[in-house]
Amino acid sequence: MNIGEVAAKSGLPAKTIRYYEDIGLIRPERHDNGYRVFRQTQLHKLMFLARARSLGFSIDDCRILLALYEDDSRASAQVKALAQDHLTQIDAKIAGLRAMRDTLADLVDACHGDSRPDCPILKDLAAAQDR
Amino acid sequence: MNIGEVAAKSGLPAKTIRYYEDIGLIRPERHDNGYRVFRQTQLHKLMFLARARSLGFSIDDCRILLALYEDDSRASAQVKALAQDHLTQIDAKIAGLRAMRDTLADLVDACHGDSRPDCPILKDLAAAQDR
DNA sequence: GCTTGAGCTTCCAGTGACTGGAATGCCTAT
DNA sequence: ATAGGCATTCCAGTCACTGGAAGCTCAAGC
Repeated sequence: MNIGEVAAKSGLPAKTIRYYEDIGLIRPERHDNGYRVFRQTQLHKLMFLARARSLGFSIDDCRILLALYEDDSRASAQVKALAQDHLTQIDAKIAGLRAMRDTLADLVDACHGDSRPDCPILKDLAAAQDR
Repeated sequence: MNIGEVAAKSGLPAKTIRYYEDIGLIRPERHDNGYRVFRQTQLHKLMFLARARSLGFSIDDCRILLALYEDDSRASAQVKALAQDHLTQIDAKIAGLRAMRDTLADLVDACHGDSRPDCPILKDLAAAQDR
């Protein structure tokens, strides 16, 4: 398979796949003409990566996950610990965003949003020194 | 005030304040010795920026918000539209993260996390082609 | 055989919003 | 005079791509 085909099958842009090779996540072979050749295992890895990335794992985490995946003697505890850690970080991020969201929603609600200049949103931003 | 003082008062790192000058968000004057001088209005702007950034507004949004803030003839509708837009994006981000979170939490729950290699998390990642 | 167009290659630069670090200069106190 | 703590500039790095330019390869149609 050429890069276009695995791009279509994995859902990853060709650019991203080249980038993944650049940083050593995958190692496709090459045709005589210089084109990358992807076999089934490489495609499989790309799909693994796409899924892991879609779950928000960093590239470094993906590297570790791939290594664990290929290590038959891994302990599932290692994987779980990594995932648990990631989950904790996602929860923290969600909590931060929700706090943001709630404040912002209050401000948006309070703003009448007409042609007059008076605006609680700007007032809040400007009153930052009172916090 | 020198940069250190406004950094302490605004909560922004001095590096960030220099960066904000670089990209034209603020324009502090200079002492003869080359040091930046910050007057009250500049400090005020920095606090405005710090607050807006903490609510997740992008630098470009901040630029617009500052301009609106300084424009006495603004319509609050402009501000509200910007904030509403931002709110929508935050909501989308939260929704995405929650979907991630839920999937990940299920996987973490399903993984026994002991010394055996069998692992539902890796299994899920590897089964990406079935989606 | 020639052309056309799609697909592939590499390499360089840009994204957002900082952040770290080096090299250097200024100010104040001892 | 020296030490330190502050300030300055400039360059490079972060993260995970993404866009674009310049050029090579391949398959199809004439």
